[in-house]
Amino acid sequence: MKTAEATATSAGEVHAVVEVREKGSLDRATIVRTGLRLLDEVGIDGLSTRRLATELGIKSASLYWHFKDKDELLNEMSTVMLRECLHLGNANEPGFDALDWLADSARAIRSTALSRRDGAQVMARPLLKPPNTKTPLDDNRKALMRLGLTEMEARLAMHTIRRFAIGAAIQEQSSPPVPGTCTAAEGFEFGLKTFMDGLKVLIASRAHK
Amino acid sequence: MKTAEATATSAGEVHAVVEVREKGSLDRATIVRTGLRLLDEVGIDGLSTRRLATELGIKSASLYWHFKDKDELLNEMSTVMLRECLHLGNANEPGFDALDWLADSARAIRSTALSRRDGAQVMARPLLKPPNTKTPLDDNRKALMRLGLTEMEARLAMHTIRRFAIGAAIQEQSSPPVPGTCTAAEGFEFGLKTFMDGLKVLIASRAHK
DNA sequence: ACCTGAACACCGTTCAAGT
DNA sequence: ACCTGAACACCGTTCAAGT
Repeated sequence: MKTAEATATSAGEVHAVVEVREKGSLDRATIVRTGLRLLDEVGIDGLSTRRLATELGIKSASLYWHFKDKDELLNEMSTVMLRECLHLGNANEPGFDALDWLADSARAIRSTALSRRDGAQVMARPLLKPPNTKTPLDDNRKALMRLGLTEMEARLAMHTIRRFAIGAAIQEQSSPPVPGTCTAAEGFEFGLKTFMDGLKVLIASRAHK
Repeated sequence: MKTAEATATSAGEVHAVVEVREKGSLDRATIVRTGLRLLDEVGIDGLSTRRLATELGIKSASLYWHFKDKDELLNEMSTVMLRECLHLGNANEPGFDALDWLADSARAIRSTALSRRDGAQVMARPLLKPPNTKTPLDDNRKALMRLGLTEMEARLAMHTIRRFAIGAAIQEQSSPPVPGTCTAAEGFEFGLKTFMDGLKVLIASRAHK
């Protein structure tokens, strides 16, 4: 006796649980969310507009009413993933340490990227223009500036950290673990610590000026 | 009077200068070289097996005699690009400075990646198993160890530098220049210097142990 | 050993047309 | 406003068959 894993409707097709929805109820957020779920199942190469449309219960042509093209969709997925890993603590909290926050945000970016199949490749894409994530990032940048960094240095430090974390995750997801070396996580921590040490050198040089 | 840019044969098709070659003369190296040239013309999305085959004057099916699949071809292109930027100076030379060499190799990786269209995306791919580049890299790692680093730390430093350079180049090639910030090259130098400063901190801590 | 012909099972995107 | 049908111009890959 076969126990079907499928849903209520008895017949036919096994995989691809199709979403049921009424006419006007499909928006960009739903498409992006479904895209991210599908990414985990099929990977970046399997994530076609046709497959995604099937998953959403529509035809692929319909996607082009919501998005200009596939690139725009992927960029929005990238933006959502970055937003996912910014719930980290705000500069206004009591025991806030800007350097700890910076290192932790690097770890969060890496693990968010690693949390889904080909996640790093998605996060390496450009972000959409207006991330409303502006506010917490602004606060944290100011916290870095209070340590003695210029505005541009603070901006660059955050930028570099993000770049390093995504670069590391890309390599981890695309290459087999390098033989004769430690684990990927340890390698990441080495790079992160070294960068943070360099940043402390810069801060120290600002302090006694 | 039209001045045709085409080659000797008078007629027909304008673009795609097809290579002329006798039967057994096509090898992996030629295919990879042509692939890299074509990459500059059409970008990673335009680089199809069919287009490449046309460029080589063969049918796309023939590529599968030389390579298992497109992935293997792209990985070999990645390996060749990395090899391109390792003619930098060897640890056996007179005025050799291991830290300078490390920073310079980061710059070389970045500029090699930026030197061709979508080059960073290609370099982010896994390398093929046996790069004969082993020898110069080994010497340079030993030079780092002479400064006080353990073998693993030296390996990790080289690894991190490569990761950072490729990560930076990927972002530069896929995102528009960030507004309100300095140039990409300046941003890269900031990250590089900070990392190198951190490395010097580590070396100093080893020195008085 | 090296290459082709022809097919298989797909793609992203457009656009007139439907509701 | 939102979606479909149908087409256009492509893909990567396989495999029997040619030389």
